[in-house]
Amino acid sequence: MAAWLTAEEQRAWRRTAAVFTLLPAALDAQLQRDAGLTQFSYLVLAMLSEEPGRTMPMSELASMVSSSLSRLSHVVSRLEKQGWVSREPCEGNGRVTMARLTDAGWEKVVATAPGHAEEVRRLVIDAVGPERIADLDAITGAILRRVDPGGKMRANPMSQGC
Amino acid sequence: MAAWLTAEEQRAWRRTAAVFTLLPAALDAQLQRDAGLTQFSYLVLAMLSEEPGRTMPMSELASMVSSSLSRLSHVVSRLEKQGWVSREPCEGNGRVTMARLTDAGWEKVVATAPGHAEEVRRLVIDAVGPERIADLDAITGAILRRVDPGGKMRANPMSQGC
DNA sequence: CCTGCACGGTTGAAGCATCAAGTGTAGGGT
DNA sequence: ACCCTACACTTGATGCTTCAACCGTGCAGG
Repeated sequence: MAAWLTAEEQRAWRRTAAVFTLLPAALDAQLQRDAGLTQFSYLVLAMLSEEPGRTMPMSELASMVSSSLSRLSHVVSRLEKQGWVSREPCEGNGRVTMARLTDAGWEKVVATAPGHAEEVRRLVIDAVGPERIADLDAITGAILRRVDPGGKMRANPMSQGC
Repeated sequence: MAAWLTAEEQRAWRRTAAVFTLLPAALDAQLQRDAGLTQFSYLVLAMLSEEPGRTMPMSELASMVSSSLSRLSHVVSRLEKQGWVSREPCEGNGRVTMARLTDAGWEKVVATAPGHAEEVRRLVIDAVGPERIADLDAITGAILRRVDPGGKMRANPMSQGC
């Protein structure tokens, strides 16, 4: 029988839970309004934009954005229809397909990033304040280690070739 | 032109974003597995269970779980179909409808709560550690004030009658 | 070889969230 | 009395997510 939550713990958890519903909604709203993108689809574009060559295997991309391959596949299909991403087979490895950020996709990211970053700063970074950023980092790191014991901070398994 | 994110800020935000995708997924998975409930539908049941009389106007319930009335209405329809909640008109105020937790719903909450609380403790409370709970509370409070300036901690507008 | 099996990826159906539009009630003005 | 707006919902369509099933490729063992 697990120990129950104390009053202080309960209060902290209630607030935390509220943040977990309201903050994603707020960020999604900003992206939807200004760019017609989901937080998730933006993240996909952003990840590709940071990769040298702006291209990555689907499965690697999936793990970078912490999603199932299925979800990513659907989203990439939509992004492809909008002309921001293209799929191409990987030579020398018939079963991986690469997602590539098109020029139009790059433009989209460039146009969208500043507004989104500003919103993140306003709602999170500045709200927390410079003296507590380290606390935020420590807390989220601690939670991450429980939620994702494998570690999202893994060394990358050197994507050979492609 | 908003100031860009520093390296430390960026690192903290990346981790935070990861937590915001993985933690809800983990909590949802536990509830789905053990009770066949969404985090959101569980929250609805839990809120009703804490109310004296186990009943509340839809709109008040909606604001307690930070959702639109539309979303709540759909969810309550499903919960009603499962026999855990019932809708009834409010006498003396023809336009509010009350959501009531049925006995079966109460049983459901009683059966589900301990497992869920245990998971919250495991993934969040214990991960953060007792000496940092206050930090968690402060940080989430600060973010909440930006995201929801109206304040989720409002004094309740005295639900007259019903 | 070639059989089996795991991996990478796609697809379709079902469930849940969101949005826009609709219903009916309450209350205020004239 | 009458309208007109605001409120408290509900409903239906649309879109995204999840789940299960599927296809083709590579690879290891017999």
